[in-house]
Amino acid sequence: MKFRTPLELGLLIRRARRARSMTQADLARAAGVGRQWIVAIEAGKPRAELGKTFQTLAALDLSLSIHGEGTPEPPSSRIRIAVPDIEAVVGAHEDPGAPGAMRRRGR
Amino acid sequence: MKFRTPLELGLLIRRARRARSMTQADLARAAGVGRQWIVAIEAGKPRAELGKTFQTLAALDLSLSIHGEGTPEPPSSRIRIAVPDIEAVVGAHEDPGAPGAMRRRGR
DNA sequence: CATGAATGTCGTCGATCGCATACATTTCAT
DNA sequence: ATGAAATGTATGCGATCGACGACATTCATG
Repeated sequence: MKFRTPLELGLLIRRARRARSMTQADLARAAGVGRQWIVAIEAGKPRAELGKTFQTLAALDLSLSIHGEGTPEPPSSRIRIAVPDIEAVVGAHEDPGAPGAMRRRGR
Repeated sequence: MKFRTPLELGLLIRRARRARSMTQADLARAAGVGRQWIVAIEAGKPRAELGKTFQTLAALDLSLSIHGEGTPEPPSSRIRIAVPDIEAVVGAHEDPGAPGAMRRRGR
């Protein structure tokens, strides 16, 4: 059951709660939050606390897992690529004060 | 990759960020949050905003899924069980004013 | 219709957030 | 070692949270 928004999460929580025949008040007590917070999270409130969310999931005996869409090739270790100094290479040949200065990136 | 706490989530986010060779500042910009917020979430801050968390996961091209540990039998539909009135059934036979009154639940 | 349960909403109030900025520390390439 | 980048930490500020309690609404039941 994949999701990417607070609203979807809220709907899943509500579904799970109902599947267990719990009221919002029940879940709130079990999770150690206010009933109003349950109302909010089920409604998809984006600014709800992360911690309470986990508490709530735990109270429902649920856990999360993470999925990469397209898994980018992870650098197999801690490789640092030595970037050639473009300025030094090109600088000697280019017109001094030429427009379009380049920006550097990386370590 | 299952997890149940903000700290675990933070570690996964950090791992994913590094796998993409992004700095905290990069990720912060991509997710539309402050760099300091990235520092906090990676450190497992429990009171971080849920919405920004999703933004960050999206920036990393990640999504979540939910797992029930032991899936409780969900009521197949919207069944409401008609609870017999215990008091009425038992009341006529039990000692009036007997201790241990029962509590009722459900709609 | 009267009752009770569940849910949603409102207002108050102390606590905390997250951003910006600046500074400190760690890490890495040269 | 040196310098630059990455990362962690501190402060100040306005904005928002979440608990609590009180209502309003809806729905099923008697």
